[in-house]
Amino acid sequence: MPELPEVETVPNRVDARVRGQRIGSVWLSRYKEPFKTSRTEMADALAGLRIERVRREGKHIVFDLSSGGCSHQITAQWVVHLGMTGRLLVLSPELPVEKHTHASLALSGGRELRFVDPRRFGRLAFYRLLIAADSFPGPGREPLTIAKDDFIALFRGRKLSIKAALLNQTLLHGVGNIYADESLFRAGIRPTRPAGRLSPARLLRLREALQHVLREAIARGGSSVSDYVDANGEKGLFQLEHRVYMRTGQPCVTCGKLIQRTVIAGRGTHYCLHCQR
DNA sequence: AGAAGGACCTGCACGC
DNA sequence: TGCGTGCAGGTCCTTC
Repeated sequence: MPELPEVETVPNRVDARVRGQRIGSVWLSRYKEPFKTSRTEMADALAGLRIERVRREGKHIVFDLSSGGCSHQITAQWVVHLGMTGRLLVLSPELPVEKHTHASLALSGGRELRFVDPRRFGRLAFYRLLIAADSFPGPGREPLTIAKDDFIALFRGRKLSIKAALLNQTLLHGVGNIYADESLFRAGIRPTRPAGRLSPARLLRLREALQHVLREAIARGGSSVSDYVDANGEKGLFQLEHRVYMRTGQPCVTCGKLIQRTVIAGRGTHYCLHCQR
């Protein structure tokens, strides 16, 4: 499912339904071992903590947790990465447990928070915070707020293609395959161009295009390709605005030439040979 | 050190 | 109908 705009909608809606609630019993499937802690350690540590806030950090969903005292001090974080097919659901415990459910947290409000991930590319992690500065920062810079100069500096001297650079989460976090292709089309940049060879002016156009596409997609509830739905089961609408992504062989909306497909960094890459130079 | 490519999974659409 | 192939919103690890 998820790139920044899809992930953005999830914590907003989950937050509204779980904020202030205490985590009760925790069940975890034999999913892959969580990052840096064991499965049983994570389950034990989560039980009893209060959810103070749920928010997005790159493509990660961060649950800020307190021990439940009056101070509301954040002492731990539960971090969920949805991978390709992960979903977070807040449901009545009576509802049947869906196939590929890997985590289920009982909440004091009476509902259950469930993590479902058929393809198992997602990831769970638990962090204990000794000082607030340890707070989970995400791997790279935030594309929606990065300053112009910082954006240009990210790509300086890099030989890899601009498409691969956009997908690299240690540079910018949150950009995935759809919005990399869509922003490169809107900026008129060929995805194969070496990132370090693009002029500052072209990089600034890319920054504008990327931010525009991401904001637009957030406003439309993300892109629903195949079966993506958010925590409320609602579909996004941004897929209607896709100009190149998954439009191989269809006419370019600008020039009418056929959209091409190639593979960059192992990912399907869609572009217009005529409009992107 | 940076970059490329395979590995990890299930499910679906397609063609034979 | 059924099977094989290729493709899918993402990282992560190994190799060069």
